[in-house]
Amino acid sequence: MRALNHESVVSAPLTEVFQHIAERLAAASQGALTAEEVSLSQAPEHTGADLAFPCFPLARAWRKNPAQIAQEMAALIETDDVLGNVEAAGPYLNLSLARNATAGRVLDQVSASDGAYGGSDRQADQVVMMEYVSPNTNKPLHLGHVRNAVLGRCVANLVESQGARVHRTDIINDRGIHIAKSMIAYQRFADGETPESTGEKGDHFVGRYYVEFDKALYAERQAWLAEQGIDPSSLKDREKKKVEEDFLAASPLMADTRELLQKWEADDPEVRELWQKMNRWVYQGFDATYERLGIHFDRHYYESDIYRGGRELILDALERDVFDKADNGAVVAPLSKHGKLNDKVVLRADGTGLYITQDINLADIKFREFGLTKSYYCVGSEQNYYFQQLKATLKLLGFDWADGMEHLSYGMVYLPDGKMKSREGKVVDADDLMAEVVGLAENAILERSSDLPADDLARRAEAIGLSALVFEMLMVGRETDIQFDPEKSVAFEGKTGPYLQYVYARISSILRKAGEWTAPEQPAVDEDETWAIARSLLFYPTVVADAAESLDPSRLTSFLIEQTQAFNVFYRERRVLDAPEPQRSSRLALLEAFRQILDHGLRLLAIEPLDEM
RNA sequence: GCGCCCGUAGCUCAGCUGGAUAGAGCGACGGCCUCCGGAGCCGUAGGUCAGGGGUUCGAAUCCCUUCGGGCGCACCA
Repeated sequence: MRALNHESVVSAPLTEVFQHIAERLAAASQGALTAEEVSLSQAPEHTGADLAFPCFPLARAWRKNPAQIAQEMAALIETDDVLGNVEAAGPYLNLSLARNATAGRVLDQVSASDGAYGGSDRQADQVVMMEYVSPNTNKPLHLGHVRNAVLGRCVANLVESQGARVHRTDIINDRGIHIAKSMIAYQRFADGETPESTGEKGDHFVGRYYVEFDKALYAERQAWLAEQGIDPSSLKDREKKKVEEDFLAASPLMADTRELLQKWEADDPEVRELWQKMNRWVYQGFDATYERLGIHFDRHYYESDIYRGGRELILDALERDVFDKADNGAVVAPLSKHGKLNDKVVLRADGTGLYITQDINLADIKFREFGLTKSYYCVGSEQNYYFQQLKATLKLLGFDWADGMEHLSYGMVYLPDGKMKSREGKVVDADDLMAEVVGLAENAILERSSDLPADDLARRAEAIGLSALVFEMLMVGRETDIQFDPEKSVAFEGKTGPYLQYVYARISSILRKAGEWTAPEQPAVDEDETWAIARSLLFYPTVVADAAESLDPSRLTSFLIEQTQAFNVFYRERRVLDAPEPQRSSRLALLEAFRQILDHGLRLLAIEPLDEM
């Protein structure tokens, strides 16, 4: 957990608890510190304390060594029903909260919050857009898209939990040379077949033609290289790039593809019809994948609708001399003149649009349409540089709102033999993967209970399998690359989604069996294992706020794992249903509240809590 | 060549903006159900935090440098 200070702490009762302690410490510091300056860290496990105040920063003002300061401060601070104990330990002041009183305050707050405990209104003044997934319409979704979708959704949920108004959108890249490739391949090789005739899912059907195109291009490249007498293995990287450019310029297949794209831009009816037909197939496939993953959008944008507006914006800027014209006629944003980024071509020499052409327009449309204060782009880290260029280009155009754009960058997904490459068919397909993990979950359930009705089995397998997949994507830091081994697939044991679901189910089971009970006036939570649960409740909202502000769900996933681990220790050491009063009702009340934050946290991650599994 | 990122246990990763004895999951080995759900729990083994220098009371964390890897660098998306 992050250091606590007056800014990072969120939600009662932690805000009051912190304020109280900060004032005590400030007073004891004898003017060296104000309450606002107090920063507390988590006390290490072995100390048995909850929070720690390092005395090093006071050494200068006090002209004493930190250990001595700790001693003297400890003597100055009186304990009460918030701060239960203060102890000097070397240069640290270890602070223990008053357990029963604190637990009472937390439980009151959780029940008063009516299911909303964990949220806050810190970002209530924000109107944000989360643009995520944003696939190309020429191939099915793969594991990389799954990471994108799961991350974008979770960050949107997190920000929303802090009171922001959130618009979830998808920009569909339905225009460009990649689409033309699938279309060319379809024209040449399809012989009239359709997803209906082959029984394939639409996106997989179209994706197959994209791969076909690449095969044909590969054959052409081999022939050309042989003809030119070039041995590609003898080339250095830079030379390779040049040779590839030369080849693409010479390739008849590419010439046809470019011609098709120009016809498309010229609204050729035949080309447009094929384009619409193929896109429809793809969308049907995408919808099925999104549905199963539980991804929803408030709004779709289509690149084909907005790239023309982008061209107008660019030509206008060219007239105002904001942009330059290259020798061959391409329009260039002169970023190097204004900063350290390289210049960026924003319109091709032949006048056709690039990806950035529509991105410029879309950004403008989004900010105007929704009055955004923030616009998040959930896009892989390989586009970090592009994104800087986009932002700088918009600033050049005079769009001050570009400051509100933020690249929600995330690490790449690697397979054991390297990066996924969809052109080579070297991908983990999203639909296959979901089917795989759900199947594994089904086996795991059957091992435990074989007499489940078929529809219950299917529902649980879906929830458990997807939770494992989703959690795996969110457990690692956002910027960390993921090494994905399809052989090992995803796990159900250890730090996993099902581990969290299992704790939820265990608690639910206890609460089901508890019958009628009433919450105690003052809970009894003196034992370490029981207090650990109360403490989870106390810190939870601050962790959620931190995850939302850092746009990193792994802050939340690792907290939930730590706290459920603590629950499992409690579960082994302490009994609930046959405990004497007041322990029984105290523990029941804690478990009920703990289940509530677990439910809250799982929903932020978009994992379904299960009463039974 | 230039820019950005990374290198922590056999493997996969945490380590939260410099703090106490560097942690977890998996794998290995050994234990724990007459007891609220064993998808669980406990224990053992395993680390020169890539190497070197520096700043600091204090460095896995900051700076420099070497080595190793990834990504990117105007008409792909």
